[in-house]
This record gives sequence, structure tokens and C-alpha cells, in this order.
Amino acid sequence: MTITDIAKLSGVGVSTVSRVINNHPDVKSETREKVLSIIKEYNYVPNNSARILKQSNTKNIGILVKGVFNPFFSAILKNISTSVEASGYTMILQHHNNPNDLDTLVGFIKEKKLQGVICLGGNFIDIKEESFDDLDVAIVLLCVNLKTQKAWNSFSTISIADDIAAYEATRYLIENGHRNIAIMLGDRDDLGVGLIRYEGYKRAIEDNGIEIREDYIIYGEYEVTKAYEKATSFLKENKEVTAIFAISDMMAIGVAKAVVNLGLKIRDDISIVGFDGMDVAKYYEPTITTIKQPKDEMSKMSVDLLFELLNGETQHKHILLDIELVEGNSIKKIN
Amino acid sequence: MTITDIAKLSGVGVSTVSRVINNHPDVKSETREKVLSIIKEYNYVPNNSARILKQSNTKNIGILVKGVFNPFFSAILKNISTSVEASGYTMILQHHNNPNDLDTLVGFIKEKKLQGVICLGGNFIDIKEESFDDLDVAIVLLCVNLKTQKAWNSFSTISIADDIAAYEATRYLIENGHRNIAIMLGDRDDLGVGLIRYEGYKRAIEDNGIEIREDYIIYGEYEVTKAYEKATSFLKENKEVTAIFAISDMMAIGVAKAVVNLGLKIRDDISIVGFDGMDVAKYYEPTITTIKQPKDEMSKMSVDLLFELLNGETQHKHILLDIELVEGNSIKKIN
DNA sequence: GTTAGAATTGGAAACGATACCTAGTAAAGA
DNA sequence: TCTTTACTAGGTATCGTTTCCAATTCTAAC
Repeated sequence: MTITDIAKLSGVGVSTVSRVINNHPDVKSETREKVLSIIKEYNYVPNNSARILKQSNTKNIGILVKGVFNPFFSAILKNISTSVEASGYTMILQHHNNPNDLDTLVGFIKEKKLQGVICLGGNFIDIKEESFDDLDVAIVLLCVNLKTQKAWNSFSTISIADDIAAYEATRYLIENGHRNIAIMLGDRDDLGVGLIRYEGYKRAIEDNGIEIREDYIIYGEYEVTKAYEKATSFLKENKEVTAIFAISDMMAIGVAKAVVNLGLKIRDDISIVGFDGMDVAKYYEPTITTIKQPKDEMSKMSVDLLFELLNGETQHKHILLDIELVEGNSIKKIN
Repeated sequence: MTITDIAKLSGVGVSTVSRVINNHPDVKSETREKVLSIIKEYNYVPNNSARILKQSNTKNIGILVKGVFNPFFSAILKNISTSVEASGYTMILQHHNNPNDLDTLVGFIKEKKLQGVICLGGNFIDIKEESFDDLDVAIVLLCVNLKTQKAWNSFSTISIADDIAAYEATRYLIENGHRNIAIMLGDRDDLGVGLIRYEGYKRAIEDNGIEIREDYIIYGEYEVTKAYEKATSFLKENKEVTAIFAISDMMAIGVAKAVVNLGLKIRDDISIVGFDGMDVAKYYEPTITTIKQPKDEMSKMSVDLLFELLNGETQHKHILLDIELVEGNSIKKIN
């Protein structure tokens, strides 16, 4: 079934059928009805490749996800997915663990002929000025590790102030009297936003005259199980620690279980702070104090911005969203 | 940059360049080298649409996800994603909430010119014999509601015996002395596998001479928050209930929090059984007894099967995987 | 030196849509 | 009645590949 077949069956020319399909105005309504009925009867769907070939408009949006598909990313993914489809674009999902995020991104764009791409997570610290030069594509980075302002006009970013967020979380613990505060990061070899969060933590510690201890870093790999294991062995050996700041809520849950299974009490013995503001943190018992990221806003903005960029309605932007420290019941006030 | 440009630059014909690109044997090696170097120099990437148009081989694999992107689906998605990419196929993700799953599926296949598709969740109860007739595509259904054996040779399924699983969970509660057992399903209007699970629950209740109560069905919509709210109001009004069987672990966590916030104790006052076998259920405190689905096996098998089907190495299969009741600490033994 | 056969190579017709350009028809105005 | 204008419709070149078929070159044996 091609457009030619439909044209013959409806007794009109191919251009007319094309006009009908694309909702062009210059078609008599009875002709349109007739063509439409034939299309429906024969279950005709236009060949996307042929259209793309002619129009050089692929309508492909890529989503490049780095690392774990944690519930936080999934929630964002779902929101993005819904909006992308609603706009008649095709969403191509790629997951990777490649340390070279930039090359992966560029390859993805070229290979899939993307018009736009959203990156979820990853390190983009050494972006080169010319990296995106020859590709005319709308790029939005979400939750990435990016400190340089190089090539600042070649892509957009939507992020929270990860360092300030981590600073706040740590300061909150210190204000509550904690001094021996450990931090749980993701992958030792590929920190991503974890690096920025660690810097916030570090600054808060130092600003309050506490000594930084490298051995207070735990790597939980963003997984509940790993977090549980690592926290268990860590707590066994560092009895003086009174608080752990985990940079994801899922890891915070692993830590919580470790605390319980060691015969300790969450809050009274070990205070816990999470990060993300997932529902599970709220519905865990005790409710875990966490840094809430505006995930719905983040996903909505990223898609909106992407389409604005695609339509040439805006220049590249760098948006910083607010976070919120949501108090739970997992932090003890010491004296 | 097109194949013609490359041909001119290399001083050969387009067919030769095409042969080089596609690794056809009939090219002198020095010609090949030359063409390859030009391709590299000019950063040429073949136009995928043109290729697809000619070859009608899109290498597109679709993933159609119904309803919520819960952590269970995300985990499966991640596994699938990795394998699909490794095979050089493109993964197109679509999320929907359309009650008519079959039409959505067929439209998805046609529009995106898919070669294969995996469905995650949904209702496929009224599949018609001719539904997939004109589409030559490998279909694997995962975690779907499907009872008829119509068109059994047009698609594959990978599933667990949802009814037996739910039967087991319910029977386990009954064996532990519970009689007033509520069940928490997903969406009232779109049950999916929930329907099958409900039947298992119902049968277990009846087999043990307990009266079925329609008002013991709670609809938690597969969300922690909803589950929490619904369980809270349910428990306030049904004080005789001693156990709740939630058909997802995330909902089980919502239920758990509801129990705690009502001043009751998980296990001692209200027993909870989940479904899925997610890490969070294991690391929740108390560990939630759950029906564990072999999610890694499910995702691996679905992709393997899909590619076998694509390569014509096998006929359609209908695989039933085993589940396991993983005991936690959320069930009280009554006398 | 010829020639069969193999090894390479080039030309050109598709694939299925879009959109420019042209043409016919009907209504409106002169 | 004739011209102008607005609609509506059709023909066809084109997008960038692949691949069939034909043509050319090369190799080696006579």
C-alpha cells in the first residue's frame, strides 16, 4: 500500500492524497472524505522513511540515559515520553555506561539522525567549543556534571544547584549537632553530578571547621543492594559516625536497612539524609529527610525547551531550578 | 555529503561506494581503502532513511509500555535497552495509557516501521485472528493480560502464572490464619494483569470457604502515594481486616506507611504481601513478603526470543516462568 | 597473441513520499 | 459574452540509497 495505490483507488492524483494526509487546505471536502475513507479502508500508513528522505525532517528525539535507570530517571523518562509522543515525534531511547559521554552523544545524534536530544545524567566536563559545530540539533542536558561554560551557546541545561543542595543537606546535619558525617556517592570511577554534590558536602564540612576525611566517602553505585552492603561494612568500622548523607533516596533506603540490621536505630543512632525527593523516601518508615528535586518541572521544562529550540523560538538557556529540603523523621538533634 | 559526492571525490561509481559501505566482497582492496579514507575525511554517514526506503529493513525495535513506568518495568526496560543496542538495532520507546492496547500496538508497528516489538503490560484479551495478518513483525508480549489462545501463532508471550502466584500469596496468608484479606489492585478501569491476579486471589479465598467481599478490593493505581491514601481510608473503615495483598511492591510500601501512620504495627496488626520482588521490598523495614518475578530472566528471554524470531530461527513460543514466594517479616501467624 | 572466465566497476531504475509548477473549472466582475 | 481570479487537482522531478544488469579490465591458459 503506497500513496500511489491510494491515489488510484480513490481516483485522484498522488499530490491530492499527499495534501489530504498532510492536511493541506486546497482540497475539496468531498474529495478529502473519499480519500480518507479509502485510507481507512485499506489501513494505509504513510512510509516514514520516504517522507523523511524528502523532507529531511526526521522528527526523531533521542533520550540518552547514563548509568542506572533509577526510579528518579524513570519518572522523568515517563513525563518526557508522553510529551514527545504528543508532539508527533518519535522517541529513541539509548542507555549507556560509556565514560566518554560526549562521544556517545555525538555518535547517537549522527547515527539516528536526531533533531533533538535530551541527556539524562553523565559527565560533560570537557566539552570542546567545536564539539557540536557540524550538527544542527537541539540539545538539552539534564542532571549532568558540567562546570565549564565552554560552548555555552551550543546546548541548554536544566539543573539544580547540586553543590548548594549538598551544602544545605550537610549544613542541616551539622546544625543538628552532627560532626562525623559520611557521604554516600555513586560510582567511584564515574561520579557525574556526584562530584558536584561532594564538593558541596566538602565545603559545608570545612566551613564548619570539621576535618575532611576521605574514608568517610562510601560508594553505593546508586543501588539499594550495594548501598546496603557498603553501609553495613562502613558502619561496622566507623562507630563514631552519627550521620550518613546519601545522594539518592534509593541508596538512603539501603543505608536505612543496614542501620536496622546492625541493631541500630535510624535517627537515634544514625541519622540519614537522602536526595531526590522520591515518593519512597516519604513513605518509608521513618520518613527520610531528603533534598527534593522538582522532577516534574524538570521534565516538563526540558521538553518544552527542546521544542522551543526546535522551532527556533528561543536561544539556548541555562536554567537553574530550586530544590527544597524536605524534613522527615530520620535526623536526630544532638544536644 | 551524499554517496554521490563520495563517489566523485574517490573517482569511482556510486555502486562501488555502496559496496564499500555495506562490506560487499567484490571490491578491490585498494579501491576500498581509498573510498574508506574519503568517507572518513569528510565525516560521511549514510542517510538511514534512504537506505530503509530501498531495503525496507528498518532495524527498529519498539518497546510499548502500558501505564506506569514503575521500577519493575524500568529494570526490565534497562536490560532490554542494553541488548537491543548491542545488536545494532534502534530502540523506539512509546508509553501509552490507551485502553485499546491492540490498536495502539498495530499503529505503533506500522507508523514506526518496526521489525520487532516488545509490549510491557496491557490488555490483549480480544486479539482477533487477523489482527497481525498483514504485518510481518516479531511480537513478544511481557506481563500482559491475555487469556485467549487466539492467534496463538502470531506472537510470543513471556509471563508468569499470575493467577497461581496470587493464589499462592493469598493461600499463604490464609495458612497463617488470616481470614479477612483485602487485595490492592491497580487501575479500576484498566486492570491488565491485575485481573488475572485478582482471579487467583478470589479462587484461594473461595477454596478456603471464605466469603468474597467486593469491598475488599482497593485500587492503588500502582503508585505509592495513591496506595497510601487508599489504604489509609480503607483501614479506617475495615477494622476487621488483618492482611492486605498488594499486587506491586511499590503499593505495598504505600500500604505499609498507611499502617504505621494509623498507629498500627505492620505484621502484628496488619500483614502485608507485595508482588514483584523489587529490592525495595527486601530493604524495607520490616522486609515485605513478596512474590518474586524473575525480571532479569524475563527481560533476557524476551530480547533473545525477539531476535530469534527476527532471524527466523524459531516459531512463536509461549513461555511461563516460575515465581517464588520470598518470605519477609511482614506476616503475622495468627494462632 | 587470443580468448575464456573471473574480478571489478559503472549506470540507472527503483523505493515512496513531497512540493513545485501547470492546468482545468467555476464563480465573479466587466 | 469575455476576462479575471480563486479553487482544486494532476504531473513529475527529487530526496539518497541499493541492486540488477551490463560493461570493462585483468588473469592465465592455450
